[in-house]
Amino acid sequence: MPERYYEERHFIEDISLYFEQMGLPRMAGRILGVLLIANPPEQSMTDLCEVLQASKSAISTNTRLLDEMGLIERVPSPMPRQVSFRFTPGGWVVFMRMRLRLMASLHQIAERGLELLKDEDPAIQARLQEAHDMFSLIEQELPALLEHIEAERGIE
Amino acid sequence: MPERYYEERHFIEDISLYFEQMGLPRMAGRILGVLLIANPPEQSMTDLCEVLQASKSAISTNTRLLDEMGLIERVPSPMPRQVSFRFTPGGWVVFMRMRLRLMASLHQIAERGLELLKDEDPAIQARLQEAHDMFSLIEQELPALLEHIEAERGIE
DNA sequence: CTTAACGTTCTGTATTGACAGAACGTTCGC
DNA sequence: GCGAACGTTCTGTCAATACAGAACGTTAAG
Repeated sequence: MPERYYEERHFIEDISLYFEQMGLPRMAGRILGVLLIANPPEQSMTDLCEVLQASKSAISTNTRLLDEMGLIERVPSPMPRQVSFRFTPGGWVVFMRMRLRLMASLHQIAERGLELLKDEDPAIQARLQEAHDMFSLIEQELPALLEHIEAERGIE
Repeated sequence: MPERYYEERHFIEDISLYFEQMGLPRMAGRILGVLLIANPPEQSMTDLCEVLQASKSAISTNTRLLDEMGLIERVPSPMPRQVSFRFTPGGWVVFMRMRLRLMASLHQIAERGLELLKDEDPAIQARLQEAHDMFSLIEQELPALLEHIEAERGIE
């Protein structure tokens, strides 16, 4: 009874939906899903094509994306002329950093907005001041937060 | 010299691109952009239609979205039979909470993945364990972080 | 050197999503 | 009560995106 198969597919699809929510291509999520539960952790492009029933181009494009995001990395393959991928140890912290940076980028936008309202009443500026202060705070405390997380990771 | 006009448009477009990066509709970003710099802060649907040169349906749909996200709120309008919107004071914290929750929802997915790997070697489980631990930590520390932020906001 | 397999990139296509316009129900003025 | 304006929702259309397939360059085996 290969129920396990369906559970794996379900897991993979969950990650793909998660990626969609984040505004990222679903296929990238699927690849990551496979690389999160695969045994062994290293999987070649051909493997991924087969498991996901997807084209080489889709796999190539999205592995590159995941690689640039730091979530997966290329590792030497036992097979010649083949590239293998695996989930990057510590990759979640990199991902988290990237997403938080993206979120905090509103900081700059708020600053430019405040410039627009510089002659207005402070009560009018409050909305943007709030944004500016909050996202500045995040950017400021980001390193400490991530160090904290990485420390936790190091212990285990 | 209406240079200000172009700067405002640019600001609005920046927010829309920010929204796109977050996987949200650009029009919602534009509406938010207007409500962040408008004077007075309250703007009716008709106003928004005119400023953004957009249809009623687009405005209606996306104001509802922003309302559900807690970023804007409906306020009584001086005009009868008209609804006005304004940026919700403290709305950024609500937004932040929502985005972090979304990000941390990977926590549940990781748990289900770990269930799949329960008979495997711990080294194999490490990838998902890392995800689980990290996003659990975020969920756990989220309230404290947001309280911190809201406290900062209260002072000013 | 030839050939086959691998990976990337380009191009075409299908699907998704965003928006405009139309139709509908609702509320207020007259 | 009648008509007009407002807001929501539905439907159609257009554009953007994701993916498959093809063409290309590259590398290694024979």
